[in-house]
Amino acid sequence: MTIRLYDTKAQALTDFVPLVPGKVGLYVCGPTVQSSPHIGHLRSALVYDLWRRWLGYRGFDVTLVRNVTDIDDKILVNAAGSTEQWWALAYRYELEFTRAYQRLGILAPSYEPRATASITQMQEIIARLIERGHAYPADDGSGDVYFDTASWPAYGELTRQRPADMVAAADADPRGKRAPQDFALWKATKADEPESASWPSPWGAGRPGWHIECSAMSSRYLGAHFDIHGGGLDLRFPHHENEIAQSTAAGDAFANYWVHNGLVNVNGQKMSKSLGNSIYAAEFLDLARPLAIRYYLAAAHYRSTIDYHDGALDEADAALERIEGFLVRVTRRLADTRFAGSGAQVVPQEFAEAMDDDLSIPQALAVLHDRVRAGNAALDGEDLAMAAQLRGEVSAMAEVLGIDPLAPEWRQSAQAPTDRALTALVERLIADREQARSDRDFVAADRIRDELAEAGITLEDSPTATHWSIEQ
RNA sequence: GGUGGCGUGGCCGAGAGGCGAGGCAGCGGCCUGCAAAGCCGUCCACACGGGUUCGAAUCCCGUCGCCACCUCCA
Repeated sequence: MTIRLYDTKAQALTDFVPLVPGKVGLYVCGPTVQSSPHIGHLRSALVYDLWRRWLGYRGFDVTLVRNVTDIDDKILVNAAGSTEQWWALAYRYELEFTRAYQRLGILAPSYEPRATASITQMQEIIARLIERGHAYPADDGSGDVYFDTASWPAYGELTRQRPADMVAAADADPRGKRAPQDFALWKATKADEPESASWPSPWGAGRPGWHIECSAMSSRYLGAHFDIHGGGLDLRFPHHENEIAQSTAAGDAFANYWVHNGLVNVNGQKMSKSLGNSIYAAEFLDLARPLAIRYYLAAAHYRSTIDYHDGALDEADAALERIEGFLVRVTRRLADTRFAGSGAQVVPQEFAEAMDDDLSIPQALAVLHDRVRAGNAALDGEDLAMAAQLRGEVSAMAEVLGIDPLAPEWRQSAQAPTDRALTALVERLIADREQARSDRDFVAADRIRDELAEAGITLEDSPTATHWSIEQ
């Protein structure tokens, strides 16, 4: 078994070889908590959740670190006009992210470090860079410290760009930079900035530039040389390019593989604040049941762009209902038989091969749906041994993708008093309908079914019983 | 100007030289009192023009269209 992944730096599918056999260190760029999470943030976190689950299924001991950047220009700007402290604002948004991740069934990372807790480690890297001649305190005496791109010939290696070919940013403020491509490692505190956002340093009081926090936190928690670095495609440049430059120039081997997830567009357009088409996690998660949303976001290959449009979630929900329908049906049929137990929970070989091949979830889902169809056919043919085996396979596949509708995290509680009351009433109506049917009074029987349908409750007759479910 | 990606059936979405991915929707059949669910069948697609090849959605050349990044981005 070899897991292959698409390494952005090599621009090729590569065999994954861990630095330490059996272990994987995975660092993912988490959000800058400056505003509410949107669909793109959800997808990104989900992609690495899926990588992590699959690597774990394959027996690796995975350490997943996903940072929270809780100090940044935008956080200070967004808090500046209000009575809310910047750190309270950052924390408020961080909680929104956590809530959204939880609703989507994204497992908590091994650790979620905050940038503000690693200022010392950042300064240590900056000091090393200055010492090695790859960074300089600004020539204008401002107290800023910049990375010296001209001193690092490899600069641009990740995105294959040469600094000379780059278009200089129109609004770039050159300040004390020696070259427009140089980027800030440390930003001196300005007069109008809160003291709570200022840390002492050898170069004067200030705060970290964007990029350095990821270099510091990845090496702090995963080591100077670790396996995989992930993040959104939009982070390749400048963020990841700068990370790789500052870490390697400081002498760290840094990430062995770079993985980037595709972005989410809305009706063919990039989400942006100026277009006003951003879909925020909180509203998105109310458009369908979160499990269907997880299925939707996971179903496309992780590197492809997802173009969200109205109706997409209905299709995802329908696909999911096939899986769910089979699992419910097979569990019901096998109850009180010698196959009642969960049995072997092993994914089929083809599924594993698809997942090993750069997490090819679309192909893996094809295998899953094939097994669902075969499982239903086995039930139709009363081949219970086969049905039991297929249930094990389907539930193992669904489990590793985090989309098993019967798993505790998705299962709706039937414990609430309203649920108990509903169950009693529906079962009473089903009994009435059974009586009508056995009296061959189909008008009365159908009226009961229609009334229940009106209330969003679907009935399914089987030879032995009538089952009901609430339309999602 | 530089870097990278994309164009597949009514829709979503894989594949990457030959044996029709899968899902959704539709249609026909089986099952059912009728349904629902399920099963079986059906719907034989790869932007366009050339080329290579016994064979091209896949490789090559060209054309058209779309998108992303080039210091705010997941």
